Amino acid sequence: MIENRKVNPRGQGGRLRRDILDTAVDLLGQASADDGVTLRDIARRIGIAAPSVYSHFPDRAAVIDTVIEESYEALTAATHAAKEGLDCPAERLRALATAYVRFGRDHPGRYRILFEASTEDARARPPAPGGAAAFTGLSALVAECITEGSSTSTDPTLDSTALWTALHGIVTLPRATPAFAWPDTEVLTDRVVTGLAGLRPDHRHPETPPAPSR
Amino acid sequence: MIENRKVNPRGQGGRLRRDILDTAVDLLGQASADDGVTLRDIARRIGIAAPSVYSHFPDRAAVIDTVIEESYEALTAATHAAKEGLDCPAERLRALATAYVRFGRDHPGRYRILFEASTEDARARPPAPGGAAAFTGLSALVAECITEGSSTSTDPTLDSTALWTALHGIVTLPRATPAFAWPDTEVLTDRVVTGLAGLRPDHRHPETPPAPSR
DNA sequence: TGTACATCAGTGAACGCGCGTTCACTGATGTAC
DNA sequence: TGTACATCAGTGAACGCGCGTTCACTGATGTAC
Repeated sequence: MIENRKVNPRGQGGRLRRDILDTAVDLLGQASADDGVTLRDIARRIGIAAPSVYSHFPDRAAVIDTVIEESYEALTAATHAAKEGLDCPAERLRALATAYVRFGRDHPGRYRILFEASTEDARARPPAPGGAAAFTGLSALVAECITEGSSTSTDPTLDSTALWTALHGIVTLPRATPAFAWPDTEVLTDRVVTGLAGLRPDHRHPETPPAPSR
Repeated sequence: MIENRKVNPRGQGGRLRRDILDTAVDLLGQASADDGVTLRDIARRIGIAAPSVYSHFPDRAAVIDTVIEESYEALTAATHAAKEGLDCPAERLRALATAYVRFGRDHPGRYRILFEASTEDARARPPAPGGAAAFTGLSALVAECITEGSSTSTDPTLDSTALWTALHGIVTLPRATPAFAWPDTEVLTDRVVTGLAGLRPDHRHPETPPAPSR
């Protein structure tokens, strides 16, 4: 709760809209599901009266829907940016996988609302494009790796699906079982990329020194 | 809602206890989080008055806690049973992985409450032993495979962690993104076991004919 | 320069609703005498 | 064999609470004249 909040100056009412969305994302990161975040929770956290939300959104659902849209865009931007400036497809694949996992870890609220929605919620709204998009990026890169010779995969569709699924696990399982002795996230991600995209060990990232064999 | 429900005969009051637990599991499979399942939901579904629950459980949390305990036992039983009667460690590993995924798919309510609890929930209750147990089984089998020569893994701890994480993804991601064109679950599971446990292709299950190379 | 007014950013009180839980109870059935 | 009573399985009404949402409003600030 922010006690020293001032009313925004004229013309800057949109700032509250941003605060509402950011706070919703924040709270979604701590809740178990989107219906665990109430409109009154959001208002309390910002320090405004609950009805003030209605100046910026028609109802609670609109806040959540906007968070979903923004989250999808943010994920797409993060994964696209990760590939920039890398030429080798295997490197690009690793960078994409790492960025995907990092996004999920750094933005648990955004990731959860994209990929951990309940069955009911998923049925109520159009099929999230996030899934297809995340997969398409991976799939294309695995195919590139095969062409280039850095992957021995014979079924890029199956393998990139397996990889996506595993990355999802890396994002979500440690949050659910924090007591477990989790290895370093990058190491785990790398293991999964190598094992599922069929990457040859000799095509590792040049800056990564080869791990001692024992 | 069951309209033709009769009051249980004397001495059989425990039947309602069972009904409450089973209904809670059912509803948990459809909800996004355990707080999405209310005590009144459970009572309505069974066809009893809400206060009747208090004859069998001290409060709502006790119902959920009992479901968690039972779910952990059910998962342990399912995975242990899957390994019975198989001698080859690689076969046992595949059977365990398949059973784990099947349990998650067939019992979404039970799986969710074990491995998709929110941060808050996870903090409020003792660390679930389910995680460690699921991992220990996998880890021991990967180690056996290495000893026997059917796995080329050099880091069984990392590899079985990666495998567990991927299996978790196989259980959870398709439920969240049902619109995606998911491959057959067993094929996906097999791909992940092979890729992450470092199994040699020549140690495949004898009853599985070798896949055509293209 | 002063002033009336429009506009903006947000509030306080109230609503109907479903929730978990408490309380005193009811009706059927077994049991002691 | 009859009957008073204890026990069991479950109910209906009510509580305080937090929720999403509606409504009429307030106080500050810019603007037209």
